[in-house]
Amino acid sequence: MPPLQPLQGMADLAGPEVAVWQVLEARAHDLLKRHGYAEVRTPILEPTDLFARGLGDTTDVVQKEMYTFTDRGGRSLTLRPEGTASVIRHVAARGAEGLSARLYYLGPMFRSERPQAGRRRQFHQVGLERLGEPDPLADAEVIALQVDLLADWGLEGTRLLVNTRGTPEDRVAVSKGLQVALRPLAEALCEDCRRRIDTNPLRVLDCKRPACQEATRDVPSPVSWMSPESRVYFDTVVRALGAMGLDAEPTPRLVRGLDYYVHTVWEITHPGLGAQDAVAGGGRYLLPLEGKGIPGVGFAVGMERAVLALESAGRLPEPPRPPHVVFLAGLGQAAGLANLGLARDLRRSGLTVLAGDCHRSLKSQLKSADKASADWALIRGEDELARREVTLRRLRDGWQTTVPDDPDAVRNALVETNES
RNA sequence: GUGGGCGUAGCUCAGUCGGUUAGAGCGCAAGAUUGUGGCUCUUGAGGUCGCGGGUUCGAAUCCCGUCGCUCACCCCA
Repeated sequence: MPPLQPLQGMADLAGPEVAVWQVLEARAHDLLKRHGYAEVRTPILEPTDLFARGLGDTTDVVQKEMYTFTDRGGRSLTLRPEGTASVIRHVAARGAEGLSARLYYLGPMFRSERPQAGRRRQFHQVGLERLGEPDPLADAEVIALQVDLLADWGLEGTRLLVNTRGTPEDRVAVSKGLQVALRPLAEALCEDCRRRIDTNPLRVLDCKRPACQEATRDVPSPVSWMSPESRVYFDTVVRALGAMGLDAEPTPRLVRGLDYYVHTVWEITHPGLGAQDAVAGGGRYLLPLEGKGIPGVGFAVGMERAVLALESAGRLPEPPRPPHVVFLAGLGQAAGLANLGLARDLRRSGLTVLAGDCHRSLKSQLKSADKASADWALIRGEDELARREVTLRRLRDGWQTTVPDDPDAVRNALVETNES
């Protein structure tokens, strides 16, 4: 049987849903540009190395979630699982000038995971990267921008969770410290957590089992193993957010899966999303490329999740309706032909012009006009053809008149009937 | 990758102690109105009951397999 549906975890986006996405995307373009960010469109396909080195060899994304294949030249290519690495590659290639760039992007990402609510294999993100400026105030500004973007979309009831991962050195210290603190508790922990003590001790603190939460209650916060500088950095971010009126919740358990993050990481959650409740996330990073660490801070917003959250809150945007929609109804081939020309003229003057099937009855064509919520119908049958005119019907109330078959005359008549 | 739930008309779903021709609402089409929409009424089209196999006189219904969807784990947007 031929595959009539997209691949698992991928979907056609069509109908009214597309209109919603277009609204959100348009608002994102507008808002981000007003904040001084410029769009960058990087390839969807990249050398596998870009991600493997950028995100970290041991991350779940790289180890088991990438769509990777070998091309005809024997090179290993990967469908991008996230946007940051490509943007960094882009700016790194243009030297010092690029290193203070503010760029945003928007588009599909691919991860080969099992789909569930709010998780697709092809999903879409709008994200941005602010390079340079290793300053906590930059982190706060980017976080605030992300909050503002979601608010601009109409999303309410979000929570802002923030945490710090410290520096790479801090992370080693935290891991060691946590392992020492957790080992004595191993007996009380679940099987998964006992394994996590070695593989990912931070994760133990985030276990959902009540028994594990209880057992780790007195384990010190990870930040207690970090350097004073890192703690100050994080405090400054939190204070700056507070000064901007944002209620940031320090969340020591918040872990991000990509290796490149340093210092600030955050997530914005929404209760309408189910298990995958993060609608957006981000962090400061030091992305290794060409032997250098490139500093930046960035975020990504999940389009699908944003739409889900808006939907659950009943806050989906209303796509704007074209202000003036004209429907051309024709009876027979000759009328249909004449309508083709009139339609072009009217469209050139900025009107939205739809047309019916001239081989179908007037009744069914008017039905279509109604369904398309057109404002006017222009009717052309044998009578109108003979008299070189068209019948203009105002669909709102059924009032109608005839006008000469001339684009200017029609346009003027439309304006007049609209005002009367 | 692992586990649970679900696959019946274009859509949302009834129908399963196995038993005539598988139903409804919405949508779609035609008509009631010689060339006039929305409301109403009438009529109609549309189904390999996901697919394959098995049990049975007989399967949408029971069994096995498979594909797909969905939710959750892991992890992330």
